[in-house]
Amino acid sequence: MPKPVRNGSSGRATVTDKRQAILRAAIKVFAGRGYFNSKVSDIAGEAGIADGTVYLYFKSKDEILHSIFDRAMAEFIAEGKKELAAVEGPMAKLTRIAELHLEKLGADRDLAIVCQVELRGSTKFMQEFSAAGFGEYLDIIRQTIEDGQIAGDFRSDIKPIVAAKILYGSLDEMVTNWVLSKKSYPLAPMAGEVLKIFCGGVLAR
Amino acid sequence: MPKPVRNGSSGRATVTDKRQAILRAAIKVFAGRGYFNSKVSDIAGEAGIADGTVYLYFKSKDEILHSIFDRAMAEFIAEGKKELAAVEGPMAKLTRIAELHLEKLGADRDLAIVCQVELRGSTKFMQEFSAAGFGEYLDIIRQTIEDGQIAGDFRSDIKPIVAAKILYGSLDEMVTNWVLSKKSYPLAPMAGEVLKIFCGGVLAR
DNA sequence: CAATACTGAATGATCGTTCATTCATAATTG
DNA sequence: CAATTATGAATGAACGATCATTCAGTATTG
Repeated sequence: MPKPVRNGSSGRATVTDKRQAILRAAIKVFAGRGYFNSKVSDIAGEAGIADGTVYLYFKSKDEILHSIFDRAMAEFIAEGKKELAAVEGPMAKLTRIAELHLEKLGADRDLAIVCQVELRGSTKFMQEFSAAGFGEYLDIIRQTIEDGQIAGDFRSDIKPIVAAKILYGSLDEMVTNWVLSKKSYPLAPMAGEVLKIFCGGVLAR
Repeated sequence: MPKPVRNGSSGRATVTDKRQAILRAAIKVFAGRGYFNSKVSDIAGEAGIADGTVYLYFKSKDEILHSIFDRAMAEFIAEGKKELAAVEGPMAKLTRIAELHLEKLGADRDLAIVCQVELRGSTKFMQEFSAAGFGEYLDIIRQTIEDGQIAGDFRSDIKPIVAAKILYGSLDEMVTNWVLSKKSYPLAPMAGEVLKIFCGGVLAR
């Protein structure tokens, strides 16, 4: 199967398919062994291709990890924005954000491992990551909380950015625990638990 | 400076001092370049000793990272337990935990980087970590919340373990943001912000 | 002058990356 | 529509650089 041109019947290019296949293989390998412990030949093996072929689709091992994140984050943000547009009210929006966050990562454990654990393996990566999609995500949460304050739904004596970090940090911790847990349980339902505390607090009335 | 025996006047052994020096150097190097990008010779250089000397005090590079974490976590838990024993009431205890968490990591940026970022660089590490000190820490928080429920201070319709994860996740996110931030600001004061939301929630009354 | 701490050059294993070669398929030709 | 030639994707052995680790020798100490 040479030629990376469009194939006979479908409109999809084979190049894209092969890139995807390599990416999928890399997610699996990185999730299992960690980025630095994974060999390019492991990825090639998992994808069922020769070592050198990897370099026909990616400039370096590093670029593979970047692509995994870029693709996942872009997809998540895009899907999230679309979903959110259909939701009315800050509280409902926040709920949907939490659900989407946990649904998305809960649906792909290997991707979740790469995002939660491997992506954080270096300060360098974290900072690039931070500057890129992550900041945008945190800002969507922050903005929603601010809107909620203006609408009078949320307390006005809290800083939206801090609240946003707390919600994000809480969800993030749920994912990390889920990823590292030996037990297998559905992640998405945790959204309700998180929101209950985030909204109402732990103090008795 | 050979002999790793106790030195003349002080009661402290020189072996321990040199181990400490290597550990301190390693924290700085790991924080700056990341574990996998750091060479053992970088650590030796930072500590002002020869490469081989490192292996007189540590079995491997891996063991150095483990030691950094073990020492930091053991110290933190021990100090925390002692401090907490002097505090009365679940709410006050929780407050002290949050303060200690941020004070400790806020006081040593390099250590914070290693703990927040580098330690998470592999699933393997995370799981060992998880099983060891981390679980104990989370359990202290969980227990405190449970006590608070029994005392009637906290709502009884929330799961203590979930609330514990949320508090931990929130604090953790504050540290991560602080570590990755270009701006330099004091970390400890964030404890109050976190607790305000954790206790009272974001919803307007 | 033992005994012990330290040194740092040498070793060897480990990959990321390259590139000369192969070969299935497409294009061209008569 | 065979026969011939061109194409470029795929291959995987080989290269070269990078370290973690070792150890034979040196310095220090008591």
